[in-house]
Amino acid sequence: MERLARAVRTMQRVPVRKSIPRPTARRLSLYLRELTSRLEQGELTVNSKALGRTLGLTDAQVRKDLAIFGQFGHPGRGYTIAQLIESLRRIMGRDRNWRVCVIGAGNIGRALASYERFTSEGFTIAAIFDNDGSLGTREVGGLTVLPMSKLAKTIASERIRLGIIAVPRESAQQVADALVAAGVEGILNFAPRRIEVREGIGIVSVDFTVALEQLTFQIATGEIVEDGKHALPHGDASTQS
Amino acid sequence: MERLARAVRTMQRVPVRKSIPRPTARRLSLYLRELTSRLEQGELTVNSKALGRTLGLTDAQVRKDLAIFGQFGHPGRGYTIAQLIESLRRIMGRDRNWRVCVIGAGNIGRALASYERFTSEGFTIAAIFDNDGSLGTREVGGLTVLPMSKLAKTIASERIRLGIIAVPRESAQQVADALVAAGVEGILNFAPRRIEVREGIGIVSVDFTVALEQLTFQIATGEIVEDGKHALPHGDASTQS
DNA sequence: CTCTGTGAAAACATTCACAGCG
DNA sequence: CGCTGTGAATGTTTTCACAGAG
Repeated sequence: MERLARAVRTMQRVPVRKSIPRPTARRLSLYLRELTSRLEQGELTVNSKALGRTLGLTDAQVRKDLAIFGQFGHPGRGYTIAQLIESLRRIMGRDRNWRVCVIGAGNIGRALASYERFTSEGFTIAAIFDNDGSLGTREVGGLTVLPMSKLAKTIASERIRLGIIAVPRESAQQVADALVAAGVEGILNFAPRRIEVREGIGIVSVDFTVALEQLTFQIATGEIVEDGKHALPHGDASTQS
Repeated sequence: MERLARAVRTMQRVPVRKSIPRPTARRLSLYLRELTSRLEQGELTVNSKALGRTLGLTDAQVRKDLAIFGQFGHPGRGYTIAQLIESLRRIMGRDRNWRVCVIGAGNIGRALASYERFTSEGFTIAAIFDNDGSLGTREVGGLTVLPMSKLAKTIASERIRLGIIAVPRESAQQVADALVAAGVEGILNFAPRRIEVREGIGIVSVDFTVALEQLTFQIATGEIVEDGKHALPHGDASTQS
């Protein structure tokens, strides 16, 4: 834990042996989001109780999650927000910029390619691809839509590491294969099917229909959600179809 | 179990006392999606092993999940796909059409309002709202963008039961409050913050940045994902910020 | 005092393994 | 046989509760 904590503070490729509990991984993103928001509000410190409350978690949960990576808190005082953000960003691999491409220039692909929060959070959309010349837009958010034939070369030349799949279900797996072959390290999939990737490639899926259906399920069963936990953001790591 | 099974087969408001395990709720959506796809391929039956394999789950897991609602399988034979789909749709509240509205006519809101799969899956986008007159599009997928002032009346007159929030973070909670006040039963939230709703209202959140971050986390930690489970679709019921 | 980090206990979820149905 | 449904065993995650730091 000591070694790990130091590694986290000073390094990049954290050699996490004790695989992080999957639910914790999801929550780390929420902590980071909430902390950033609090820092913007001018808050300097926060304790596990307050952080937990705004996220619908217990204080113990918050402390357990954060303690996995080392000692970030100050007993009697809480956590220094700026410090914790920095640590979390490093842990999540967010301490540097990631170059991303979008495949599919339909409604969803275009919306994602011009999603401003990606940019402000350090994700650069470096290219967008589509094979269908019939799509009105040939330009999206300042990027020219490239044909799929340029995928491999562009991913290499633009040093793209992540791909976002926004193509119809039928071609999604094929696009995923092309992305992996071209060297991306992770895929965010919006097509409504499970994508298979080889060991070592990251995959997260978001299915809008599944999301809506989780809602109708909650309603049909008369709200199963007991505590304050509700549903988490789709498409997370805990997340795949 | 007998009572429940019959209730499921013949009724609507299933009085599920034994709260469904949250992970199971997520997986039910995946079963339904996969089964529908198999039915379209012309398959008539499937067994737990095969279903599990394509979803990255064990056969025991699949059987446990499905057995919660009654006896759907035929020993020695497997499950009749059409039958199972019908049961699952009922359980998920998908056996009838849901009327939905979208708030926010920016890139994301417009993409969601014209997402064809919603329509084909039985979700009708009945209205789209936005307050910003400066947005180019005054019409989206055949719908006129209405001002927020018409929210309450339209939700009532159009019998809208679900709302999709696609507005900036700053106004998301306020929009959620307006939706609940107007009578919606559930909210699918795309704004990057946690939304508070009163007991009894369904909530599912999808945060694209969180989704991408789960990906960078997988990569930064050198793939924590041990089994074949990978990440699930974001925005699911297990899912909230 | 306040509030963290953490073992130990409790709750929850998954896998095993097998009786029993067709 | 083949394959479901399910108790019992195992594994994982959450909660409790408290010693100890500041």
